[in-house]
Amino acid sequence: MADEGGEFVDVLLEWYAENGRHDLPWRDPSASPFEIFVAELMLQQTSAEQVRGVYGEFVEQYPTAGTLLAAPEEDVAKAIEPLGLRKRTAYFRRASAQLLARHDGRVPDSRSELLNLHGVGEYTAASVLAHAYGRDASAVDTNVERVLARVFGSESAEPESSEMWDLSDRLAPAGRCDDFLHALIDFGAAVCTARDPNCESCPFEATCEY
DNA sequence: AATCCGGGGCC
DNA sequence: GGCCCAGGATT
Repeated sequence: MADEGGEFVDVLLEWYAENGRHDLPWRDPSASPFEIFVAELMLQQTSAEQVRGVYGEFVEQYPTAGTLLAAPEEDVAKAIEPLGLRKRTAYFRRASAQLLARHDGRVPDSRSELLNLHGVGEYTAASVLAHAYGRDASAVDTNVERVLARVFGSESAEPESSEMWDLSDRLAPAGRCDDFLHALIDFGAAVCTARDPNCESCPFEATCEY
């Protein structure tokens, strides 16, 4: 099992190197923790291509918590209107206020402090740690959960989310959690899709439980 | 534990 | 017309 898992990681990272979405702006190494934080809030229940359409102008106008909070609320709302979920305007404003009040306007690098920000749950907190600070923090969204459940099979028909978090923790290669998570997400979005998965071009077709 | 949010893309 | 999307807040 552990051996199979190691091979899975190697093949997945190889797939990612060739087929990953390496041009997404919030994955650029120059992206600041706040810019990555902004991307994580935008990506909640929202496709990456949708976010790409508004992200660049948004972080250019609001590169910090201070600039975002100083902007008129209606301007922020209009900037993210194409993303849906209008309550995200409140997420941005309240979280920015909390960043300024508690963390001198900076994005914290601890799980507990991230969780106390409005709009940040277990997934977003772990994702920020992995992508903004290079931590080995596995973050399992519905996309990753589906991929792992299919490839490794799930004992129960309705797999416990905690099982997938543990599995992801075990699989994540030390020091490369950042790439590993992006690879899982891209693979889930391009090949192991929710409906009508592209199994014929899947490198795990031979051993996949699905 | 269940419900709600939301515009856009794709059946 | 229904389902899905880098989930989380609310009840």
